[in-house]
Amino acid sequence: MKAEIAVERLAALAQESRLAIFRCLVQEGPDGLCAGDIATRLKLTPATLSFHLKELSRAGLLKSRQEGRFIYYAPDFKAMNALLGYLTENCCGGASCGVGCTPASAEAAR
Amino acid sequence: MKAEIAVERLAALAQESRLAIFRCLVQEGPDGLCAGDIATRLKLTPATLSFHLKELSRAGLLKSRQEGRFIYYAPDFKAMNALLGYLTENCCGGASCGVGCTPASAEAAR
DNA sequence: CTTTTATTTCGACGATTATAAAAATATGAA
DNA sequence: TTCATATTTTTATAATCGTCGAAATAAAAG
Repeated sequence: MKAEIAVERLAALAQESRLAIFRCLVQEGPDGLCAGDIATRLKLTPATLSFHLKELSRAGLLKSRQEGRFIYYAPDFKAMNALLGYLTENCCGGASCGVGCTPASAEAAR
Repeated sequence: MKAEIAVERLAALAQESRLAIFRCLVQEGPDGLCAGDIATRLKLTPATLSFHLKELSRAGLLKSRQEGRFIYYAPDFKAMNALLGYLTENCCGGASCGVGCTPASAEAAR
């Protein structure tokens, strides 16, 4: 992955509302949620939500599909995984990183 | 890790110059580099570099130590690892994530 | 066709960010 | 002390960002 793309994806996630949206969608799984439900859960106005969904999509972190009047959004796990791989390399890829090459355990992350 | 902190760290890394600084420091290892050397390598003016170093430090991603007139900066691998753990949970923690819970291999990340 | 519902786009606003020249601070050398 | 070097802080400016009301678009229902 190019640094540019990593920056783009990091920037997409580096915002409270957007990280909340992404986490919400990850919890929900591959089927995703329609925009309205996300807006209700996170208490975002439609305009604001749409702005953030576009931002996450532009970064390649979301997939979307239309079903009638509803548009369902779901995480692009592959893209997120590629980002994690990039970060792992850039955190632990150096020969002198003493922490090891696997991300912290779930405990450490909480 | 709280979402707030994750956002702060993601934001710190979500900028071309700062990601380059961090990657440069990771490559260099725990001993770090002094500000001047970073500025030379990445061709940043002292003021701009200082701004970014402060930003990365504020997010807890850098450690620094003074040696004479020089200030050496090095990555805080533990902090970065905690961030990776947080993201891993939020990418693969959902029951329905089909990609598995380890970040992509080094190949996929390139 | 008209109405209702879901979502996006537009327009405006204040807030934050990235940059860098210039001044200030701090440390070591002469 | 005086000078030179390393880094930060200050100040200013242009650009980007997050938010939301209002209008526009799209799709289904009556």
